[in-house]
Amino acid sequence: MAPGVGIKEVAREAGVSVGTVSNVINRPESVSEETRARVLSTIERLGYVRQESARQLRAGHSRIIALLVLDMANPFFVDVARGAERAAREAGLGVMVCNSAQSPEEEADYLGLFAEQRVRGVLMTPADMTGRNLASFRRQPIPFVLVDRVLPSAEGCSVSVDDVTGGDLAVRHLLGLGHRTLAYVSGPMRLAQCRDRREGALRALRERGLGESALRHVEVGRLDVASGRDAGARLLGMSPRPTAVFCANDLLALGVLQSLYGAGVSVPGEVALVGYDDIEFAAAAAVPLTSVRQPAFRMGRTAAELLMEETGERAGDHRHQRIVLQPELVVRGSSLVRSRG
Amino acid sequence: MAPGVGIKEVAREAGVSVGTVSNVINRPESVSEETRARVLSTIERLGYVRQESARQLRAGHSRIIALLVLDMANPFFVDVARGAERAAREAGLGVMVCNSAQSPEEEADYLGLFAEQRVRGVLMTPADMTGRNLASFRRQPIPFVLVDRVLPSAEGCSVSVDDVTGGDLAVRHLLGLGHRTLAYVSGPMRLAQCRDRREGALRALRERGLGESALRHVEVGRLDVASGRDAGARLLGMSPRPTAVFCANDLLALGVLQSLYGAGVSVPGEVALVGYDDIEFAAAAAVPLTSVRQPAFRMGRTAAELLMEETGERAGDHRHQRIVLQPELVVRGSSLVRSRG
DNA sequence: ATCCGGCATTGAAACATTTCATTTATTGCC
DNA sequence: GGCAATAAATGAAATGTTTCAATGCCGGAT
Repeated sequence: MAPGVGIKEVAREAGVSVGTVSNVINRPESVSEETRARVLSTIERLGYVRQESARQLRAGHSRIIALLVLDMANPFFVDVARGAERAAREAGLGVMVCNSAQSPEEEADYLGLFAEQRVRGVLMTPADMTGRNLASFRRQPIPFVLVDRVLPSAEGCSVSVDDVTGGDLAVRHLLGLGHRTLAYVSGPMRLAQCRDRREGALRALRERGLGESALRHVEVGRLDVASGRDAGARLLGMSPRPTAVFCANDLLALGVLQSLYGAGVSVPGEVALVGYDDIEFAAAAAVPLTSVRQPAFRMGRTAAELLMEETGERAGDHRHQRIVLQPELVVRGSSLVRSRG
Repeated sequence: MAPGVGIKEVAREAGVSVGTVSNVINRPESVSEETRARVLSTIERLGYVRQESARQLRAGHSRIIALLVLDMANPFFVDVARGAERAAREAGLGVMVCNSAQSPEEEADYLGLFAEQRVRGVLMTPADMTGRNLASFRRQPIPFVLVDRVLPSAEGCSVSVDDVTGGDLAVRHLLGLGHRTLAYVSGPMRLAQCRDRREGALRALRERGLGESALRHVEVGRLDVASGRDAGARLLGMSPRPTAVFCANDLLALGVLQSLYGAGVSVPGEVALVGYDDIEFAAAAAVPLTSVRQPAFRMGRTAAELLMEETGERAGDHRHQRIVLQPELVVRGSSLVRSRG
């Protein structure tokens, strides 16, 4: 390692003061053209690279925003990340994407890391239902925005999607197709998402004069494909077998689809299927999946913008906001029209 | 922002010197039990959080390793990231995952960022075929490991998978099933991956006394599902239509599958299909996809370990290594047995 | 000749930590 | 009681940058 080619060496070599070198880098317009050229060429020649840690030490905070997601393997969060990244880069900030993998402990670790790093802000989808991690993080003077969750106490920004409406859309669609025996494949009901989507589903049923009994409940432990396969097996064993299935996310739906297909049950012929999230693979399935599209990219982007608004120059006039985006039903092959009942 | 609750305030409040506080944090064993307890409780009470930038300034490098991948939307890289993360966390390091999205410019930007951050090391799958970005980055005293690529000049570590063998495995399997009219759906041939997998495919053909003509070549611009659909459309138009298709990755294969399925062509009945990578969604497709499994998680993990070896205490006796992992064929429904030809 | 204003440049302070050579206290030993 | 050895604690230096009040310089106005 060429140990120290710092601003000082550059200054000495170019025959100017360190202050001038700093100015060349940070406010080039305040330096005479000639000096600027000389300094720049020296920087180039010496291969000087600014040391961010020193700058940061002085500034008090870094130029990075952290994004802590629940599951990097879920394309939904990848889209969120891309949205956040886009917004951040436009503002000259970096994004550090981390994965709590739904573990409150990992989440706590990462939040600690972020605090030590004095990141500019944090975007997160909390894994810790008790809110303890979040509460303890709030002692830090680091702004944060909740993604895909609303803050109970309304004491911070959040961007989420209206899950009740999403559930309503899905089930309304299935009812419109004539189905009367439905099932809801859910993840853990302690997740607000799963509860809200069911709530929406029930709302749609009520509107048609149907009760809770028309919606069989299948609950699995995780929101992934393997759990979807389990759910599929359970659906196959039901009698009467539901003719329409609404899944709390696309991964579950893909698992269900696979199970049904493997058992020779035709989709959408015998069972209509609707997922949630509209991840890329939903459209890519052999039977393209009808799904409730979440504006994931936009959510990430909006969250980052909200954060930067809070961080930015005129942070004084920032009011915490609760932004709720609307989902949208995307109808594809897995729920084709059938005679109305 | 509580402006400065630093080590100094803690020291004053606990009635010790700053050095002692630092010792409590970094070498607790060198401090008397009583003092340690007092300092720790003061830290707790004041909510002191170490400022990483200052520590880093002194240390000269950060405690983060950077991972720069080609495509965050590809589950393959997500697995690589998880592997790297695992290894890094075991060593108490953080991982910053960044996405060059195959853009040499973005790649250059990120490498610049990493240099300024003095990250502990960089794991990357280069997007820049000219090698210019890499060459200029090598001026930095930051160790790096190439992932899924080998370094032409052998002047650094790399972890890759034997793609020739992978292609061989796939086509050998198809030939064994009796197929004689094959197609290779490839991404851009400037990618070593695509070239090598084809090379392996040809090797398998040669061994059976078949020539290049038995392998129709379908090349598309990107390695994603949409391109796979295009490829599928082109396959459908061929005559004679290939009875077996080997795709350069699973995303392409899923696209092809969807195209074929949409056209009413049965898989594996009329066309046998083999993908590459064995991403989770390959197994989750309605017709589970036969695929060449890449040890993605292990690759990420190994790369991180290699990096830490180079960074670590006894970095002196570190020799650059070129590790080549072996792929493995996973046979599933998309290529079922059929009569031997 | 003197003063003024504006511009370019300077140099030292400040940021929060770690490290290490010293200092101070404690214990055991003769 | 004095001395050496050990343990614990100290405090100042060093890290690389940014910022800002102060300085120097030059041309033009008085």
